[in-house]
Amino acid sequence: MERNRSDEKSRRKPSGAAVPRAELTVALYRAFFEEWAERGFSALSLERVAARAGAGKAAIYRRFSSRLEFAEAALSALGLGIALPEPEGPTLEEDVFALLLRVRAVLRHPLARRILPDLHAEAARSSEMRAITDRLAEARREQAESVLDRAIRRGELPEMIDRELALDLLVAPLYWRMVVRGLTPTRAELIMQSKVITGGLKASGKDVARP
Amino acid sequence: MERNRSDEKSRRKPSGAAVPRAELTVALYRAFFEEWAERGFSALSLERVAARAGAGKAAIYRRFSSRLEFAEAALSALGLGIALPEPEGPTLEEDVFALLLRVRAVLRHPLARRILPDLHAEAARSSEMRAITDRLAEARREQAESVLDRAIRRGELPEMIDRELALDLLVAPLYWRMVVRGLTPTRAELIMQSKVITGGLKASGKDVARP
DNA sequence: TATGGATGGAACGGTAGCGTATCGACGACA
DNA sequence: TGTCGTCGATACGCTACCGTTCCATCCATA
Repeated sequence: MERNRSDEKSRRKPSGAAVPRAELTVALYRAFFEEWAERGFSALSLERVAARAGAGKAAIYRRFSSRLEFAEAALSALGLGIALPEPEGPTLEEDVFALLLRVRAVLRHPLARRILPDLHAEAARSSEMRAITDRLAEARREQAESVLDRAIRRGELPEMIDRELALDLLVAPLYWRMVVRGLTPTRAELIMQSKVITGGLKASGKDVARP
Repeated sequence: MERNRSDEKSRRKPSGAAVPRAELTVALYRAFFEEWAERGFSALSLERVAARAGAGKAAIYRRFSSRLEFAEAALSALGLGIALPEPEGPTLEEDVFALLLRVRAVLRHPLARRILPDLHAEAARSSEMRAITDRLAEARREQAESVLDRAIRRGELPEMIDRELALDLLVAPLYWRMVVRGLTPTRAELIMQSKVITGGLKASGKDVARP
């Protein structure tokens, strides 16, 4: 309602030194993630973030009205880079392997490894953060879905497969090993994992009756 | 070195009102977990914990020298209850199902669901916390190992199975769904999951050559 | 029954972060 | 070329928590 004051005064578009410096915004994102990884979201201090980015607090409060908004902006700025175009594979197992490779690449970042569990913890506490993570999960989920779709089209998987379960199965073991247990699997281990996951997916088809 | 002052003065064993009240200790543990779930470990305030337990801060500082020691004591006091005697099952799939049921029971507690990811996040940051979680993981791990051992003894699984991967596969999907995604699977869904996991485990045996 | 001795609660100074307000700097627009 | 309007850093009052100190309480022991 307060939006357009052009009735009273003719405002002119911000220009010159009055336009936010994009480079500083990026530096703030970076500092935010580093602080997040070091201290955790709930103990995150905006004052420290500003200091680390070489800026004052005002630079933050001008851009974002709350810590959550800050987090959301930083995450979605990061999210753009993650949505890679998807490669294609000849078999399900190789598609799974390719997917695992990409996930491993993300989880290799020390920051990601520390931030993700903290992010989930925060999501369990606040519904706002839950909404943010849900949007992120959606994007990643689509990548996994396409792997399933192609396998079904090829006839490697039945159509009536339990998609929820299948999607869980695709990423959960790797997430568990890297984020929860803190280990980085080798390429050979990823191949083994692809084999096992593929086996599990195919086994889920035979669910109707058993002698 | 400072231990025995009996040389100088004849000390007498603490008694009467000078012995710590066990009930208060328990109340402190409880309050600690509740605060942990609400605020997160890194933002946890001992002052709030004390207040919630209806005690003063001194009650905490007398018992524990640091926040980590407090956490460790609380966790291990809780850990005793978790190490249930293991049931036996006729087939691998049913053993897996029984295991999943027990895991679900734990992850159903709203506190556990909030605390676990926070615990892992903290473990990624501090080596001391990592040591604590490693000990907890060990206990839980043994339960899963026995499931594998029995399956191998029965001939349902090959001896040369990749144990690391198998152990990951047993709990990761359920952890993912409940803790990360925040959903509670039904009994039927757990059965499906057991089937898929069993299929994956059996598929991991055929790793040598393929036509 | 008198008392030893640690207990538990309250008070204290010190630190850190919050969110706001103030003020000089600065550069594209008119 | 002057001006407008936001930028960004500093300063401020406020709140919350830390870790310690102090003191009255209280019950099994001797």
